[in-house]
Amino acid sequence: MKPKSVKQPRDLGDLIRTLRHAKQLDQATAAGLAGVGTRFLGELENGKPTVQLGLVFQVLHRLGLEIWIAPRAWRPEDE
Amino acid sequence: MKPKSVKQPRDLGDLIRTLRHAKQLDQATAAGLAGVGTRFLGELENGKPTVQLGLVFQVLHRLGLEIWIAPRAWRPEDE
DNA sequence: CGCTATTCTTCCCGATCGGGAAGATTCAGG
DNA sequence: CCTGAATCTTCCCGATCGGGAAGAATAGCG
Repeated sequence: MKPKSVKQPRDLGDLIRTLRHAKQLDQATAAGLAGVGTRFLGELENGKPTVQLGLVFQVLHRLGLEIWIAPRAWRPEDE
Repeated sequence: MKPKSVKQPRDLGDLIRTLRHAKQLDQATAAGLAGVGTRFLGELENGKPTVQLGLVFQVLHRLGLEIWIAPRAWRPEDE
């Protein structure tokens, strides 16, 4: 998987769901692995904007993902 | 500014505060620009894990930053 | 078309968010 | 010391979060 820019909660949710499917996990299993409730994971995947930041970090981390912050114009090819 | 990996809310807060200082803005002004309350911005900068994701996206966007998600092993030089 | 797996919705409920404003605290100068 | 700027804390309070579980609604597949 290559780095992907996420501009809103919805983009992040799509990305997480896609990766979860790639790993062939259902929400209940993935939520268990990530240490969050199934309802939370579903809401996150659906782009709910009010989910808590800390839990989002937790989910991403356990899915093997990392967050990078870059100037808006930046692209992976730039460096 | 070069891309930076953030592994937890605290890292994100530090990054935002550093950038705000670089722009010579105080919290009240920056919060106004970002469209959030001053208390929220302070909490975000201090790494509060329960802040809402949507507001975080909003702040980053208005500060000219963008979020990228990448596999944990990935480095900017990789691509 | 029918069945099962997966996801979404709803409930209960304690706990907390976030805006806004005022008061407290910190810290660098003069 | 005293002052002023910047940040943090506290308060009020309506609104909502998130866990867990059960039932409803979909989706996918033969």
